[in-house]
Amino acid sequence: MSGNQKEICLEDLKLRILRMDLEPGAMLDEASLASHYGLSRTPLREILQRLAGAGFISTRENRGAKVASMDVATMRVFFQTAPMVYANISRLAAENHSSRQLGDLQTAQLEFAKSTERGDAPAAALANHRFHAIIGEMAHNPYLVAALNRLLIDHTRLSQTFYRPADPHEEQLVVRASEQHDALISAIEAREGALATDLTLQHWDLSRDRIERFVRPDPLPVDVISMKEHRGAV
Amino acid sequence: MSGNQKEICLEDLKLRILRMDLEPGAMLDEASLASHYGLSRTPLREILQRLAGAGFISTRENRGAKVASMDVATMRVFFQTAPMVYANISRLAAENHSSRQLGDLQTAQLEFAKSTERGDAPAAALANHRFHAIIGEMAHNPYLVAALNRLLIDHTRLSQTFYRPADPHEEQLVVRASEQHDALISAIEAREGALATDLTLQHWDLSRDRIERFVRPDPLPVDVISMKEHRGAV
DNA sequence: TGTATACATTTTGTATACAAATTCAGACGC
DNA sequence: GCGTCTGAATTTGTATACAAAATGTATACA
Repeated sequence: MSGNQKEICLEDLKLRILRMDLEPGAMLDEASLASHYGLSRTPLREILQRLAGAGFISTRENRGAKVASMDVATMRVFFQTAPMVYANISRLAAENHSSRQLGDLQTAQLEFAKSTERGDAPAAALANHRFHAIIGEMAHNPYLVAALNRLLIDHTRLSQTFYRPADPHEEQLVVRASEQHDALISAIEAREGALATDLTLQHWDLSRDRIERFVRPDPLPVDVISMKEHRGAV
Repeated sequence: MSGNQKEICLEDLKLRILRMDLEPGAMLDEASLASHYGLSRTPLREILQRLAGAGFISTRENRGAKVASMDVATMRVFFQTAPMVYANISRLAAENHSSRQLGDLQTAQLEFAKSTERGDAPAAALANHRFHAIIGEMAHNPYLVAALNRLLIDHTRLSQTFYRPADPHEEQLVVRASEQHDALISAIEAREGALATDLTLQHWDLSRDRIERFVRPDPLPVDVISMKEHRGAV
């Protein structure tokens, strides 16, 4: 029972970081985390080292651990890097996957679809994360997967930062994303690397557009502004 | 003094793995490592977690740690992935580096040149590793650097596996590699991303050819083979 | 009011002791 | 001979106590 308590703690911390229940840059207190998960500080500190190695947190000597931050510079690099890595991973997944992994992928996509249908955005974000992480596993490329998993951490967090449940347009985009997932599964299953690459780039464009629309929304109507200006001048 | 003993241990273990002083797949004994570095097992185990996170070793629950293995499947993936990552890292380094880092790069290259001149292959391999790791830092891209550093671990180990100091052709190749390093430094300094990409791919071709020549050596003279066949048939 | 310094508190890092798991070796039956 | 069962020996994992470092706070002084 307590044998996998460490694993539970590790996975739960990953989840809390991805959900931004633990915010980017937040300090982590060893003592409280240890007691929360029913561990002593020794195994908890080992977990922190592993989380740091996977890019979830950063640690500084004598200065404690904090959740990986997400500043503007990081975002810029993220947008620059993601499409290349995603596309290559998908191509490799199509070429190298084993059929057993395909079932896991379909399960993850089912979970994504269900989460979106019931409007559970955090669950959808996590299912989406899992979907793309599985594609990473299917690529059988430990080098690129290291890059992918770090990208996915920030992607999942970004998606949730820039999510507006009220926006009706948003729902449309999610439906399209789900359709793209299905198409990508088919391409991987058929081992069509080129198609998988293409679909992944389309999927990326959709995701990027959604975030871009948030950062740069439709400008306010000009005449309203001029009216206000006019009144101010009186 | 004992404050950075942990750091010393971490760096030394990395070096020993890169030099294959600790062979791929070798089991690591916590107790002996701890006593060797004058640490207790607690901090040593934290170091092992960090090494695992960086891809130097792999750990299994209750089963100890072992140096990352290098099987044929891994090598295939390595050759498939390296050029893309290297090329992109070099381009980003040219675009994003700070001038302070350029000095470190030149220092590393000087160390590489000196090591090759005195025929110190292990030192040259490590200096070469450091040279390319610094280019990784200059790229300011934490995602791709994660992939790069894993590639470099295997690249450095592969290079030493497939090294024949006796071969006179080998020396020529090393001289060319050193020249390519110099050219790459200039391209990065001039912030010429396209040129840096190009030079890096040439550098990669050289490295790959050297290893390939080892794996698939010049075929034996045809007549010798046929003679042997003939004799066997008698 | 602002700064510096000494001291108390909190947090991080390490060593040691002990618990749990795995491995090894010899005995036993087939 | 070959597999496998059992218990010792080894190795890994965890908790606790203590040491070291950083942080916070109050006081003295300019």
